[in-house]
Amino acid sequence: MSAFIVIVEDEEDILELIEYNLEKEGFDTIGFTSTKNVAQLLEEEPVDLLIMDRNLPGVEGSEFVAQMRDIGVETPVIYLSAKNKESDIEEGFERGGDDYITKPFNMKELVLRIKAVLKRTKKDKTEGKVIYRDITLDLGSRELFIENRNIELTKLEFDLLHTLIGNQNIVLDRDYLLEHVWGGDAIYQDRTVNVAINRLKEKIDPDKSKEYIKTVRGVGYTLC
Amino acid sequence: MSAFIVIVEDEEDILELIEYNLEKEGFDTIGFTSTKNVAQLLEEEPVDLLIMDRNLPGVEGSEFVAQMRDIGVETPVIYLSAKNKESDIEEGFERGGDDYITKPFNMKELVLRIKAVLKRTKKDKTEGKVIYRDITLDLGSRELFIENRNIELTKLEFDLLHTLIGNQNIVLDRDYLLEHVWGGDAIYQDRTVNVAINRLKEKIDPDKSKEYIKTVRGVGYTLC
DNA sequence: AGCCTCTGTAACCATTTTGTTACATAGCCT
DNA sequence: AGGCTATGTAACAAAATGGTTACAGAGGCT
Repeated sequence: MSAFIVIVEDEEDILELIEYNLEKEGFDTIGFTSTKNVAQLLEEEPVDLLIMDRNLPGVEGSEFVAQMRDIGVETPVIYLSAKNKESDIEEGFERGGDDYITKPFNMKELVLRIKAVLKRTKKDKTEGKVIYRDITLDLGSRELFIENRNIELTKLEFDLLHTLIGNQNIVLDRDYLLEHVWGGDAIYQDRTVNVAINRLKEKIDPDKSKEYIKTVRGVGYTLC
Repeated sequence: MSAFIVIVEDEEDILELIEYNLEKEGFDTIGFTSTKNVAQLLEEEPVDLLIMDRNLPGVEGSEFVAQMRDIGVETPVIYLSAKNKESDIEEGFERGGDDYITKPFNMKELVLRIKAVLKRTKKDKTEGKVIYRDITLDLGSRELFIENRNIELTKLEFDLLHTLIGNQNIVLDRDYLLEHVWGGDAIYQDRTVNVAINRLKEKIDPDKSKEYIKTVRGVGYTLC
């Protein structure tokens, strides 16, 4: 299980310790000694977990998270805190934090908590369904239903349809699709997208009567 | 996501480090140790991002960017700075910079910031709607609506109409259109614009009653 | 290993889009 | 009005683009 974890902790040695241990576990981490610049990162990148010191100089860590929640950032949070009074813990949870760990803590415990939170949120993310017209994509079981008929899709086809539905009414160009469906560093030809799209089209609309996927000549594809 | 990135940093080893890492990420980079020659490049080439040291000997980095903005260069900027006093950061943003990163920084963070800025500026370009009289251009779905009727446009026609609407009340000459719609380095005849404009006119106003696009004899075309 | 599925690539073809050219028309000047 | 130039129009050719198919390699499963 790889994940991108942001750590905010003003004591540099603790920050480094945490980063060292998490990277050893195979996580991608990025550390900050203040909340500065963190908000933007959370807004713009898919961060899997935020580890946040409650006792930062200046802004309260939980206050910061509350602001994030207000603008719609749902990144799960594990709070670090030297405090361990009951009231503080409750306050932390109240504001939408997902877990709470008091200093001093050992690394084993932190890693366990992290894995637990990630597992929980991963489930949340992949539960539920995406619907477009008479297409239903079950993200949990990764099944596709069209007019309640189950249609088998390969992983690639599923991911492709998923991002198309997730961006309906927006024309996605081949570069975007290559990056998001195939993966950021993959080097493929854009004709690859072409073929993949048409294999998907064939599966979801064999007699070409529905026109789910529209090709926008010179640009890309869209679900509209 | 490939992009053309210009880096201005007087310390050569840092410059090389940045270039090395960005090229590893698949970006095209060009480095300068002073602002000399950078202005010209920004004016003449479509640069996606400028990474600018604030602490250059001689001209202040942000001063340079301010001058660029004055002559209409909108390239997004990420500032590098050893300073981290609050006032400096605010000043950097005030002058139109898009992001700010303080030394020492790790490459991972820089790359993340870069991707975030690129995504943001790309999104700005491809999101939302442009409206002129009863014409609505949806940049996401690349659809044209006139009086709520959907009219199909080819890529070229769409881009052409987009830049016309984006510069309404300004007469655009053929050279400008060739450069911005067809692309900077392409060599076409200016009659090409002519024909393209008229094909567009035909589509958006078949019975020639609306006069959306006005031809300015001897100069070019405008939407007024 | 053998078989199967999935997927990237290349080749081919049909279609659309676009550049160019030639000619007609319209605007502007004397 | 006549003549000149710029622009519109239509037809054609070239180029770009995407669909389709076939094939081969990769990976998984028995």
